[in-house]
Amino acid sequence: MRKTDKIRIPQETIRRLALYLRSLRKLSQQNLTIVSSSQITNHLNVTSDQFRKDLSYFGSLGKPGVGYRVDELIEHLEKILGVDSERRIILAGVGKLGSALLAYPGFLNFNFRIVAAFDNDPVKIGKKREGIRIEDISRMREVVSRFGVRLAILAVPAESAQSVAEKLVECGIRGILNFAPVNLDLSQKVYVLDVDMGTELMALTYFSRRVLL
Amino acid sequence: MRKTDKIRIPQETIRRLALYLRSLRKLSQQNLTIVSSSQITNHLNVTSDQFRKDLSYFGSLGKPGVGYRVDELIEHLEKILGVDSERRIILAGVGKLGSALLAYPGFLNFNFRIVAAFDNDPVKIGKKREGIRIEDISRMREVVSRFGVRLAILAVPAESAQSVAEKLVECGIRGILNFAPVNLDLSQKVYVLDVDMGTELMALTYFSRRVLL
DNA sequence: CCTTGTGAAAACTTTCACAGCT
DNA sequence: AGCTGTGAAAGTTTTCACAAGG
Repeated sequence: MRKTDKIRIPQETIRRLALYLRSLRKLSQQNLTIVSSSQITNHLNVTSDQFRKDLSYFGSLGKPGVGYRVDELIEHLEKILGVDSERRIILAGVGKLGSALLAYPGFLNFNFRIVAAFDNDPVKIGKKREGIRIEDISRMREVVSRFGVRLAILAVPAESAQSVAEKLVECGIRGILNFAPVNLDLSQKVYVLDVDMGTELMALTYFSRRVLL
Repeated sequence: MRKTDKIRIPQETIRRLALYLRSLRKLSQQNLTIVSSSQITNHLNVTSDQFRKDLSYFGSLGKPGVGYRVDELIEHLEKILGVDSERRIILAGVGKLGSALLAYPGFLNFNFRIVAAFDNDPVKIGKKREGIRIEDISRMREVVSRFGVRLAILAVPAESAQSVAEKLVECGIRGILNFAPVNLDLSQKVYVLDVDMGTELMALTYFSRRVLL
């Protein structure tokens, strides 16, 4: 099955590709060059069948009877996900959560680099955090086009989330990782991924009680 | 359909219940007492059909031709999710992310209270952050049983995540909200929910490029 | 006439099982 | 003999459409 076919790829498949990538990096560090689907999914909550099915949407990447070349597969997955070269992102909202995200090492590991941070607090503007200058929102458009930024992390308070998100879209942002506990109402051209810790905790409460039964 | 029936409730239904709760709180603030399914899902990416189907797993909570009583439905949902009374949680790892989570206002809104924080850095132990004392891990068991804690937030570095998670389970924790980018290998009795910002960003990269096509 | 609750159909995702390559 | 790739089957979730209640 080729990329060019019009077959819909399950959304969950994409999320799992990122997990496979993490797993492959680990195997690579262990100096393994060829691995099987079960080695890759060994410490993931995914079956090797699922893994092979997921990959099959993108073509034949392994060798029957042998397995997968680690470096080759990493390259392939990075390309599919679009993280094969540096992705520049901006951060909106440099409060406690925003500051923590600025310092989060997990982003750099996957080729993401925060190139600028924005806030509306005059006290913060002009200062640096983690080596990144905090700018006024008025400079957003310029930064986005200069660095070719397509993704943003939104970490402002709930009240201002919608308006800041609109500003992001105006400036050309195409994907938003939203930490504010509100449902953003934006153009269909922008992809929004919500990370809502309150919602997660509620789901966790429910499931953790069920497991016992 | 009654709770007692052995019908499997979709996991996504549970996540959406939390969203409905958020929406209902807002409607309640607007002094609405009776609302329809479409009012509730109006600003959510969920259809009113989906909403009614989701609720149908838990019985008949609305009145045909009329709608739902806001306060009654809020109470119902809180009970289903298990957030109708205060839920005490602990935090493991008071680094930048952990500190930000300590200050996160979204938890209190939904009856979650962080009762203690743990870290292995001797410099931090004994100090207070956001009014919460940072304790040594050795005191975890005592705190968990004294406060009747069942849930934990794990915000330690990837290297120590597995061992700290095991400690949490030992102390009686039944649900873990895991911010470390590793797959935790734990007893089936513990429910783990992963919040992996790196994975999310990669998925976002993929989807935000696709939307354009 | 409006809105809920829900079977039934449709859509989607995962698991199975095995043909085929090394 | 071992492992991949993939149709087909099974399982799950969402959407549809409408009967029944206010």
